[in-house]
Amino acid sequence: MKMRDVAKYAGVSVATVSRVLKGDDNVRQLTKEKVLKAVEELNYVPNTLARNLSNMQSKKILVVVPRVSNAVFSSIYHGIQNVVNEKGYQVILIETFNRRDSSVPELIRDRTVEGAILLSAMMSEEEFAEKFKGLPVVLATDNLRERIQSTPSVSIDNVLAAEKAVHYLANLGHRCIAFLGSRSDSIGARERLEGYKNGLHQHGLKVDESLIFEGEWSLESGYHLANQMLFQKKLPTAIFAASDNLAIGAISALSEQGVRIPEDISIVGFDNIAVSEYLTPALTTIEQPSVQIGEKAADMLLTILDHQLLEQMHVELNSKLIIRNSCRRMKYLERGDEPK
Amino acid sequence: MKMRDVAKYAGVSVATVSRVLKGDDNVRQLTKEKVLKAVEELNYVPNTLARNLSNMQSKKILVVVPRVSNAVFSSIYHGIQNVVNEKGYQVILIETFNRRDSSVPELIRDRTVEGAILLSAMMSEEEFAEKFKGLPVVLATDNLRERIQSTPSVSIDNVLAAEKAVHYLANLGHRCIAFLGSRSDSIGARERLEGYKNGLHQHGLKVDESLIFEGEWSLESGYHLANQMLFQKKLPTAIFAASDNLAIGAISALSEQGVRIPEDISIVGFDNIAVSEYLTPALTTIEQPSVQIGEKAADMLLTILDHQLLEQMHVELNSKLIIRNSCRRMKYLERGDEPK
DNA sequence: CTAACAAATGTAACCGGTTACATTCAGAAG
DNA sequence: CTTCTGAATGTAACCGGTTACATTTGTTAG
Repeated sequence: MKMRDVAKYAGVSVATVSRVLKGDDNVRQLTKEKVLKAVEELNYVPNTLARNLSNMQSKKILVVVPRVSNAVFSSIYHGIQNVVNEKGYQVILIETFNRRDSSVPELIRDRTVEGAILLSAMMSEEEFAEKFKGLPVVLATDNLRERIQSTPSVSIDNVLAAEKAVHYLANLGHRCIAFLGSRSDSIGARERLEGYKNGLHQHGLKVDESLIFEGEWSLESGYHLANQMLFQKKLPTAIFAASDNLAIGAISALSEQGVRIPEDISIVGFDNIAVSEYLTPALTTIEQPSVQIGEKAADMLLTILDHQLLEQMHVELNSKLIIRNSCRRMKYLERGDEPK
Repeated sequence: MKMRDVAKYAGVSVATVSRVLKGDDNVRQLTKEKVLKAVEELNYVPNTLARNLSNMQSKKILVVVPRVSNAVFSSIYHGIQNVVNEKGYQVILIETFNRRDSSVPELIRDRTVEGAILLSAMMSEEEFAEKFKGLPVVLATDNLRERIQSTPSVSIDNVLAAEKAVHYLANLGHRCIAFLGSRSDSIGARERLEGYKNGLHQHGLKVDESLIFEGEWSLESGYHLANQMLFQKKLPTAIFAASDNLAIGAISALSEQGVRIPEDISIVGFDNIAVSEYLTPALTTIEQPSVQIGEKAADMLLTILDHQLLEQMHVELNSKLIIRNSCRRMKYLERGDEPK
């Protein structure tokens, strides 16, 4: 059942059918109805493959993600879907698992996709330019080596977010705050560390390198880093973990060693993944507006694909501190420093 | 840069170029080299859109999933990717969020996809037949209303898996075991309940309807169901939760009310999602071979697309009990029944 | 050396839409 | 009743591959 059949049935030419189907105005009302009736009666559905070839567009965009099982990424993905599906685009989702050998290059070379949204791009700017040459790209999140000036991006202000976390802990009276982060060479990792340091400074606290622990973003890593920390003589009274997974892994190790949360150590995470609320104690954490990040990134990509001008090259959305039960207020006497 | 250009450059016809590119044997070695050289030098990449139209195939398959953030689903998805990418297929992933208004019908009607793998199909057999008429489909997992005899499927034996869990608890001496499940009208939900009941019978225990709680699959639901349970006079000494999320939600509610795990109540979950290992206490649970489920389902779909015959219509993979620290052995005196 | 046949290559139709351009048509103006 | 004009419609080329079939080339046997 192709367009010629419809045309014949309706007694018009294929051009007319095509016009009606794409909503061209230059068709008489009567003709339009004839065609629509034919389409209806023949149960005609246009062939997407043919249409795509004619239009030279695939109506597909690429989304590159470290792993979808991660709540932040899956929410961003969800946000992307929300807006691109609306516009008739489909997304091809590729998980990198932090490996480099993905099938991405192929999809780009052969123009299977019209554009891409990267939730992760752990590569140098040169490598990036080489790989995505000519393809409209939007960077979502902060999983990058560098913010690439010439490429649109949307993320949160990680420095500020981390400062909020430290600020909160310091205001509870904590003077000795450890940092659990990722050694990965990403903006997010670096900025959260920077925010941590800033936060300490703002409260007149010194940065103690022996309280900074860096590994991966994983649960497992959180577990190991906390154990590492426990091996040191000096225990902090609070921890700022750069991801909820790190926090949860750390709590696991701490509990195993009989350290109580929050009685002995307070902890705040980052991401607000779903389980965090149902942990015991429920995890205080920083929430990223993940869905909006995805929506905004998709908006921007579609704007580019539509040859419109972007209002803003780099969008920063707001993060939020979610206070739950994993932190406690220090009593004055416990502080152990600056006794007036 | 199109095939004609390559043909001209190499001094052959487009047909020959096409043959070389698709590995047709009927080409002289010398010619083949000429063509390959031209392709190389002109940096030619075939146009996928054109090829797809010619071949009348999109090289895309559809995967329908309730939500990817769920660890089980994302692993299955991962398994699918593993095998289909290998064969040059891309997957279009649709999350239903248990809503009905997805864009699936469109993708199917216009043949954007060649086949589908459903991780969820909460619809009647008629509805299913209507919706996927003519499209090769494989069902992965047990998120269905009914096993559809005429449609290939791969899953685990939920009844058996649930029996294992109950068996384990009963062997630890538990006589009063509650069930937390989903009210959803899915095979998985029903079979896990059935397995629970079977397990009780096998150990000479009676099914007590007041110990069966059903809600959704979510963390939140686990939390509510556990609270509901706490309101009753009769407390079980153990709980079998039909998903880790339910278990974690329940633990949250229990802890909030001062019930200790596993001292006061033992609990075993289902799914073995990543955090389960890092909970305190670490959650004993049933593991599904999610990645393999995905791989097998993809295998089967590709077999169908390749017009081969399936070896088996319905594949069942093995589940495994992962013992951690959320259960304890009852002392003889505590059992309170059948005192000899 | 040529017939006979297989292997290699070329030609052109085809996949099913879109659209530039040509043609026809209807209504208004003269 | 023409003529003119813009709207409506049709014709056919085109998107860039694939492939049936035709043609040419090469090989072997007689």
